[in-house]
Amino acid sequence: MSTAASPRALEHPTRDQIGLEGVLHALSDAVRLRIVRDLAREDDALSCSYFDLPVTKSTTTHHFRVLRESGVIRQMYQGTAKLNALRKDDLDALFPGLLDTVLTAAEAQAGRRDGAEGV
Amino acid sequence: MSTAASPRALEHPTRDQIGLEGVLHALSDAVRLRIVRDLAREDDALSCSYFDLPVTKSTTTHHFRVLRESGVIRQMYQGTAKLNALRKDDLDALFPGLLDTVLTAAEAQAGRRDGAEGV
DNA sequence: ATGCTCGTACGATACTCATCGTAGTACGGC
DNA sequence: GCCGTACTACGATGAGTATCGTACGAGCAT
Repeated sequence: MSTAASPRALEHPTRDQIGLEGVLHALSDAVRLRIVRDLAREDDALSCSYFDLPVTKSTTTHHFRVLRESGVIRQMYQGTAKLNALRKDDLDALFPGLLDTVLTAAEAQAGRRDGAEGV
Repeated sequence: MSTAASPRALEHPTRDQIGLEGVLHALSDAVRLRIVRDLAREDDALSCSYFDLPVTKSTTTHHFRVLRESGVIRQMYQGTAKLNALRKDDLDALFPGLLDTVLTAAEAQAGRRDGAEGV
């Protein structure tokens, strides 16, 4: 084995290292907001490849990293796939209602946009 | 001379031009979050000079502009002063509960920090 | 082992942004 | 008219970031 210690450890902030500004910044990007919405809708850990994002794989990796380092999601390897899950418990403990409110707001905005253009 | 019509008009987005990503981005900066907290606490329009921010006036102007252009605050001139007010009605209509939840989260985080370091 | 798929690392690039200093404009008071 | 106060505009700068392409590493299936 070797490969120097645990080859695929992922850095996550502890609960008390999560900052509001960082979370808001992580959520202020359209691509990342969409990832979080999907994650919340499925309410389960999803692999990166589940998402059909309008960016390349490199950029996808980048966005997942921002989400992880800000404390919004938790990532763990499972074979070749990497599973992503919302840290809903931590976020709810730190900022009660924030995640739900943002998600509701995102849905509302998506609805407005559909309604405005569509049909 | 003249000063051409209304000399000091300020551009504001209309309610339906306000986007969630922009609002979250505006709130994801510590200086701006503090401005918004003060504005919410006073529940009144405040002049720029009311705030004692750890940045220069140029930078302050910049932050107020970001807040205005994202739709978080409304600004209007009153003599030489410029008054700033939260667009709470618009934000509540678009994203119900968002502003309150973020403000509560900000207070909670500030409380945690005070409690952690200080006496 | 060979190859396939999933995801990472690295380098490059172009853009945004937070910050500042200086110079300027608008308004109100003297 | 003149000056001070309040804020803005402009230019510069350094840091961050969103994006990509290419090359690599880890695990699974055959």
